[in-house]
Amino acid sequence: MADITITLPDGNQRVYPAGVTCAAVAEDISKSLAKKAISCTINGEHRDLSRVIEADADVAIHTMQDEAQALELIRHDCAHIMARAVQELWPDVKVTIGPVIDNGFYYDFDRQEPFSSEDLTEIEKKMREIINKRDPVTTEIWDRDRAIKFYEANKEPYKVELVGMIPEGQDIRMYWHGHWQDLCRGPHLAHTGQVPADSFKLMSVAGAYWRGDSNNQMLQRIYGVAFKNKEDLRAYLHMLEEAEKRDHRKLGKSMDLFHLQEEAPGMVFWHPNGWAVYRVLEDYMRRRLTDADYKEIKTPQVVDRKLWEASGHWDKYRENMFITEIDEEHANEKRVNALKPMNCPCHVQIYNQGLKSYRDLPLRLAEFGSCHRYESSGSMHGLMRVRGFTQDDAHIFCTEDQIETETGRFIGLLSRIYKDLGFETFEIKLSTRPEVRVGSDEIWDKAEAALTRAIDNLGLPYEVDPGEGAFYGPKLDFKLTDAIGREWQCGTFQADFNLPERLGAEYIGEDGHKHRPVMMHRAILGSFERFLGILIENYSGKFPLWLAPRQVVVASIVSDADNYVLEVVEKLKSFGLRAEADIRNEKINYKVREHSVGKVPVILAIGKKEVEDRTVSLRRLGEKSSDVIGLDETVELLVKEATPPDLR
RNA sequence: GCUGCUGUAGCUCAGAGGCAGAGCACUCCCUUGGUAAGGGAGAGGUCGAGAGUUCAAUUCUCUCCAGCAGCACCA
Repeated sequence: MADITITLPDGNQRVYPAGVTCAAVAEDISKSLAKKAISCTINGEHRDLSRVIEADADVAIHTMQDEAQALELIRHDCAHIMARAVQELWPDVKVTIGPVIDNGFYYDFDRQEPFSSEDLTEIEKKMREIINKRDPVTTEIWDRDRAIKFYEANKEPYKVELVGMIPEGQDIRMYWHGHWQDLCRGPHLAHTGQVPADSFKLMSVAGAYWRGDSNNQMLQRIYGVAFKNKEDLRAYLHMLEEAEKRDHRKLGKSMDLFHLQEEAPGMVFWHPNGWAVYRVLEDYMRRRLTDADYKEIKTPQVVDRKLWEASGHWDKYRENMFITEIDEEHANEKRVNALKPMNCPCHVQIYNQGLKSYRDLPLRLAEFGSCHRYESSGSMHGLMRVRGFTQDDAHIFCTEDQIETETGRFIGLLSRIYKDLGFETFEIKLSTRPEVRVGSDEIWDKAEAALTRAIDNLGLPYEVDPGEGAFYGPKLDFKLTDAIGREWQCGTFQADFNLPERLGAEYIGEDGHKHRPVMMHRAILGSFERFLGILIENYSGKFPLWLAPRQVVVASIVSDADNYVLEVVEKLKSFGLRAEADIRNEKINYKVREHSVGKVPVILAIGKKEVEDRTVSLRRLGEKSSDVIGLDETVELLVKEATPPDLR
């Protein structure tokens, strides 16, 4: 048999007969490595130790020290061990698939009765038994017919389907965890005992469609998390608790920002505190847009179906629209209206008033556009996905030649705004022409190139998502990263060659002839509701002073200070600060606690001394100490800090 | 929309086929207290909505509504 050369990560080369296994290579390198080895990487592919190497290759042997590989194996084996546990407990359950996901794994089962939380405890117990058996994990490659017959005999219809889906020429790899068998591409640990028995936890059961298709059978998915050791698991569970604390739905309640109720699902009732933040954000956005030469407009909420038919929404978007029928007394037929789900058709109506010249372009029409969409019941989530919302929407009517400049200007505006709102970094995704589209290839070439050049000119990195553009034009999506590393797609910048055509928008060019403008749909926050949800979670409710709903509470320590407290509050208010007095008959400890829980950024405590010296004792949220400073100095300090970033 | 779970005081939650419970919040009284809960008393409920079983249902069953987790959806 021919010899092959194996190159190790340190550059060392070793020669072995072709067909050598990775385990043998590890054994050859050192006994201790062989003992610790869990898997290997062959030419960049993560594989089992039992994998044979047939030709020259780059090989790395992994141990539990290799975080990424170790976690992948632990989680993947956990999924299999869970499936085995389930089938040992309930042999008639059918197995399907069970991949590794962030922090853990899941496995989808077909079972008549739902899994209960007691069942999960049972399964966990059984999993630990399996781990303690230290059953070897083995693998074989089978041919298709044999695998199909095997699964038919075992009454595993989903596995039969999966085998059928494996492309011709690809190995059909069968795994055994002890006596239990599964179809899998691997890799796996060498035996079940390598999975740490104390570092995994089954988290929840939920429905999931077979192969992700809502036309298919619904299966039961059990989610689990798994780590290298107990400490990591504990840290993860702790992190979950912390994330729960910043949930905007919880903070919305405790900070008295907004509520939702049964009679208006998906529609927000903004309370005074929440609306204060909303307005600060809206005012800020309005100033930024004005600075950037946008013209603000306002268009109707309820619009006749004729316009939606013309725009194409009646055809493609009707399921998501709130539709109203009005019986007019003498009308021949019912008048059918829809609440606008988008602002664009209305904006074109404003554009279409009066003949436009190329000299009017680019025309940037902005609206804080209140929209309604009938979102499916299961998709709503606090402020993040609602049925009634307001977009920071705008449409830029321009020529094809202006797309590049407008893109650059837009990204400049967007990054300025994200930065002001506390988000330093964002990612850009460029989605290019899909199969089905409108507009000539020439226009698409031009538009895609213009978007690309604009990002390049700014020196920003971006990702291309080929074929993911809208049917009406290419687009840029902007994703920001919050304080705990989650990504949110907020901004969007989309070229549209379709709507101007459908709704008959035109302008007179330099040549004296009529032309079609391009319409750029764009948003920076997305919707105010969702963005406020993101802001609440990003800051954990601890807003910077300019955004905080309640900025300052002035609290008396003794009732003799009440008059001075009221005076201080009036003074702060006269400078535009959102200040309140707390002269309740309570101890200062009580007041400090209550306002800290309410996330008020600044508490000014006032006792006898402060009254005499005309000072305040300033305490910031989360800090233990306080500073005694003069009243005028305090006002100056707070006013400066509460000034929105664009006015500083 | 689908699967599962949940719905009890303003909030967080306990409870049980037979008079509805706690803590916090609220009101009143005492207390004037120096930076995360001072003490006492009181008030507060159609147990999500409707139907059924039962001598009796907030509790059991069914339907609906809403919320939560996930899936699907997000031209």
